[in-house]
Amino acid sequence: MELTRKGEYAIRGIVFLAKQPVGKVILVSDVAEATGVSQTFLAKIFQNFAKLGLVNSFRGTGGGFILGRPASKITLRQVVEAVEGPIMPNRCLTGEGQCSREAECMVHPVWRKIQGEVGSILDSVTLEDLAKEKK
Amino acid sequence: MELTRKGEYAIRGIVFLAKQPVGKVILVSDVAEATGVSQTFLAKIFQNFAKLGLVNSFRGTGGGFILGRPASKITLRQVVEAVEGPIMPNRCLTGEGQCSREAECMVHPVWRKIQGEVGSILDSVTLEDLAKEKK
DNA sequence: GGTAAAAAGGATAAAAAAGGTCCTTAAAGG
DNA sequence: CCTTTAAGGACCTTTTTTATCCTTTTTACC
Repeated sequence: MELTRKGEYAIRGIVFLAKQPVGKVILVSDVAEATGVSQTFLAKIFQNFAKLGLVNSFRGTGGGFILGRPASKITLRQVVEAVEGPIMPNRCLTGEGQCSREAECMVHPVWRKIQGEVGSILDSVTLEDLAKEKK
Repeated sequence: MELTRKGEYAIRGIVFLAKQPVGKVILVSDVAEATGVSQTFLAKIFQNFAKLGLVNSFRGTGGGFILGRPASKITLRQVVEAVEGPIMPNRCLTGEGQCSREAECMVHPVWRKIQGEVGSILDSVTLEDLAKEKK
């Protein structure tokens, strides 16, 4: 029931990107330094983001990363799920018919409710919100 | 963000207890068999429950386990926290001043909200609810 | 075309957590 | 004092997390 470091680094990293001037390409090494995360590890995380279109990447000289769409269109849920996989409080919510006890299980609906709540909280927060300075 | 097996076994085990006639002492071996969980592993979980008063234990011949209080007074949260520790979506919620970034961190309040929501959902479900047969 | 700068991708490895077993000790009943 | 049953501690295996390193690909610039 806990975010891993990877998830935390992911958030720190992409929030840092979101704080940059729109259109400015940022090196992963700069993000690493600014967030205090190992560069190689962060690079993996950003690769992940790139595959999902959360960021765009450019190779070679002058390369780096940039948000894949406006900060207001990237939710915290998308960021977290990009590296941690789907919000899934219990294994038995994985898929249809996965859990053989589903029919009788009274706990099932509770997990589903938690899944829904957590999901909608994370859906409601965008990178735009997170990039603001705390007043 | 996922319940471990230990947590799942804990729930299965104590719900089984809650389904028994009030006052009936149950062997851990019976619970293990009924729930399909290794007996030694489940025994550890029940030791944990006993320390917290969720169950009462009796040693020796005729011994076993019994709920420590009425099923309606044991919440799912208490069960989960007994084996998984406190609901804690992010490390930085651990204690006061633990997270050095708290002052500026915009993500903090989100985790706190999730923590609150998940907590209150789990608080609202008791073993009495879980012991009912699904209609 | 050559070279330097970056990210992509794969292989590997150490550390931590999860998942579980086994053995001895303590308590209780007959 | 023997059997039953939980308590407690030590130990072990597997999986997941948390990385690191090396090679390859892409790109820009000279």
